[in-house]
Amino acid sequence: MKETLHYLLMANHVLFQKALLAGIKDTKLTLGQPKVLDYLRNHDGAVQKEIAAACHIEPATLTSVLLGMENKELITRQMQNGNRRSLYVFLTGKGRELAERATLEFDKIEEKALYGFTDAEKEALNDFLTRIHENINDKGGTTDDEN
Amino acid sequence: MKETLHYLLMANHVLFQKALLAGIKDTKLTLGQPKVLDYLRNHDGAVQKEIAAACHIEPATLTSVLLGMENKELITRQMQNGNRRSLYVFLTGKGRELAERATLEFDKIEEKALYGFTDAEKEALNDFLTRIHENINDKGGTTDDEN
DNA sequence: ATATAATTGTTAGAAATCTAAACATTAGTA
DNA sequence: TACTAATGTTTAGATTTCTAACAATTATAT
Repeated sequence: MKETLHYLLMANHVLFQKALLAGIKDTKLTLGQPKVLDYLRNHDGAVQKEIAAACHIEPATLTSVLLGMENKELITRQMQNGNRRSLYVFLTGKGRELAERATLEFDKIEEKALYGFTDAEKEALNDFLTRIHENINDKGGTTDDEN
Repeated sequence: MKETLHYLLMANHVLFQKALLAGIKDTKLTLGQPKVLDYLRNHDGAVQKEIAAACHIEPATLTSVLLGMENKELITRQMQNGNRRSLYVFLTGKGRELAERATLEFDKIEEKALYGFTDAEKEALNDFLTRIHENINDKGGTTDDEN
């Protein structure tokens, strides 16, 4: 049966997330943490605003997620360069370990998800999803590209 | 820049959801409600277990969402056929109105999301996402360690 | 230098979500 | 019948998420 785009995006995202959590259950990482770890793994020392944008959550949400991660000693937050407004977030050793673990699991699920896909199909899929992303993101007229 | 599948699914789902909420802001519908309304629109009288599965949320979560919807008089819950274990959920007139409104908005965003897609591309996308869904959902046969 | 803007992060309060456990009802079985 | 298992929903407690308002800091303009 043919489903709507919204349904498929939602279902796939949720299933992906659940598979991830099931795969790293032993780490005690909670729902909001893996994506932050995954981002920090390649962007250690990012400021909170940047992390929130990358993880598609609000800064206010990130505040509470980081609090939990700080309590578990996965990250530290530091001021730098005399800038007392921005807080730079760094992985601890333990945090980096779990970040790599999470990334491995992300990759594993991705491989499973794309089982049977040819390289051409994978490319086409990536292209489609990127175009959708741009289409939805387009507020009309403004062509401001960040990053 | 090429993103991971997980990132694209997550980002697209979140953006889709945000676009939807922005489009129906005046209805005061909250985050968890549109998908339930959308499902009930085609499955009026479904039991809660079925709704939860279709919306990819846990039954316990649905309990609280339905409570809010009942308070707003968008749905009613009734027992039927002397079965006092299952609760059947029905849209009220007001609920049906909002359900149709939500569906219109879903369609509108979907159209925007797929702007520039040919029919063949739309079909390919649907095929891809359906296959991913099946792949992730597949618990069977493959290297299952920790069960 | 002082007032005003913009930026960054937090708090507060509500909703959605999860897991685990409890509860109530129904069905299966001895 | 009575015991047991299965089913459908709810409760309890925690995390994630949102928006709106606030606080602190930095940048800009007069």
